Amino acid sequence: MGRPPGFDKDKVVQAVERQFRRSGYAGTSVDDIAKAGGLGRGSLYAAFGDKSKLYLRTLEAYCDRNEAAWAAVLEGPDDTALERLHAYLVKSARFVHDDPDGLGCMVTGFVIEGVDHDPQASARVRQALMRIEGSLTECVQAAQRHGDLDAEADAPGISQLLMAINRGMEVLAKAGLDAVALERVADQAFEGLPLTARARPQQAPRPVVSDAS
Amino acid sequence: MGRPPGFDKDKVVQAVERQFRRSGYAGTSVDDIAKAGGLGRGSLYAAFGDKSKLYLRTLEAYCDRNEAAWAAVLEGPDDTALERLHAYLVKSARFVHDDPDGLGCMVTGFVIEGVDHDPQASARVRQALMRIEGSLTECVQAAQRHGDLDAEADAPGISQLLMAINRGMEVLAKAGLDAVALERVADQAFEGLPLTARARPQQAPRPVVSDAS
DNA sequence: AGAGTTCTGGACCGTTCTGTCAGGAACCGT
DNA sequence: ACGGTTCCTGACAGAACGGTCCAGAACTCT
Repeated sequence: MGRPPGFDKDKVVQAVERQFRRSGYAGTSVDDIAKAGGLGRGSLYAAFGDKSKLYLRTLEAYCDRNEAAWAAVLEGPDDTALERLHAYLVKSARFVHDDPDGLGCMVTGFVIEGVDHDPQASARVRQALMRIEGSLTECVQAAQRHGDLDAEADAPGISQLLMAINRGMEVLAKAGLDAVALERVADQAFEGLPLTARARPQQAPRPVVSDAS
Repeated sequence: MGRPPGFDKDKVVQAVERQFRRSGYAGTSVDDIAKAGGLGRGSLYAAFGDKSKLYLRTLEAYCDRNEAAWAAVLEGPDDTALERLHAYLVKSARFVHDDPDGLGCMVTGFVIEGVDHDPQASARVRQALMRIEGSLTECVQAAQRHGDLDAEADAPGISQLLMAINRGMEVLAKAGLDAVALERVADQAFEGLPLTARARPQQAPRPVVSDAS
């Protein structure tokens, strides 16, 4: 009973997320949020509470999706683990350019902007980073099991390096580095992995076929 | 003649730079700036003009110092070029932790926050990135000349990868990754370089002596 | 010392911000 | 149709914002 809401909460959260990713926390006003979400200030406060609460909510939704997306990229059988690591790098390179407007990763934005309003937000972001790192580590270990990566190599160290490369490519992309250079970076990073002789064809610089997704 | 200024412009710029690095552009108010610089709003506007003008000025000063600092790390004779690349990575890892308060790189902050107020600022940032990349490329080529890096390797690609790793380590550091993990990332990245057999001792995981700076 | 000049700090203005509120519109169940 | 409930819109208050201005302090030169 009563008048039903004229908006879909999840849709609003998603639209607001885009706004936050575009302008950051401090750079986004409540009016911007309301306009992006297509509702009035009153409805917004009634439905989501504070600006920081809404930010936390969008951040959590983003982290959920992001973790799942990377997990989907990285999960799979051992024999294609190395391909998946390559896909991870290629997708990292394309991440920004795939977005129509150049919104960045919300996690990176949170970290660099230094949004300290919420201890919960920091915890959520750390969790997201740890989970992605976990997916990476598993994938690296799978490639090691399959004999594509040196079994002696430091899997967590490689994962963290891959994390760093991902974040770094985003910065370079937002700074204007073009798409082909980014893909070259991705390939270069891939070649820097401790590939076994078995995984590294003699003369071909592209050791693994990349999916054209 | 007349009353001399009670502040040193350069000192103020430096202090304000720290403030911008801490809170970003949108997150820093003119009052914050005045307090950080130790002068009143009137003096501030008289000496520097707009908030965005002052930001541009601090950004330029920061870029100057940053370019010079990296150039100093990377310039030198061919026979120590590989060591210098290692130093670049190690210093990247320590960058954030060396700062007492966790201020980040102003260039990264500018790029991620998406400060679009000034076309000049964007140009300056791009120039800074290109110059650092140039220093890196020269150093890589020096290491190639000396036979420490594979002569067939793609020097610009490696440089851009090293740039990305640098930026990425900053993000991870600000997200809370501890110092030892960061140094492991740096070492991992170094081992990913296309080292020649001559540069890669058989069993030692640390191929080059790192200065303890 | 006094005149002229420059700098300083805080008051001030108009705008924008966050967060609240009330009156009216829209809807459901009966 | 109609009461009860929920939602929406626009207005509102208080604070913070960017930017300006001026009266007085501080200094140099004569």
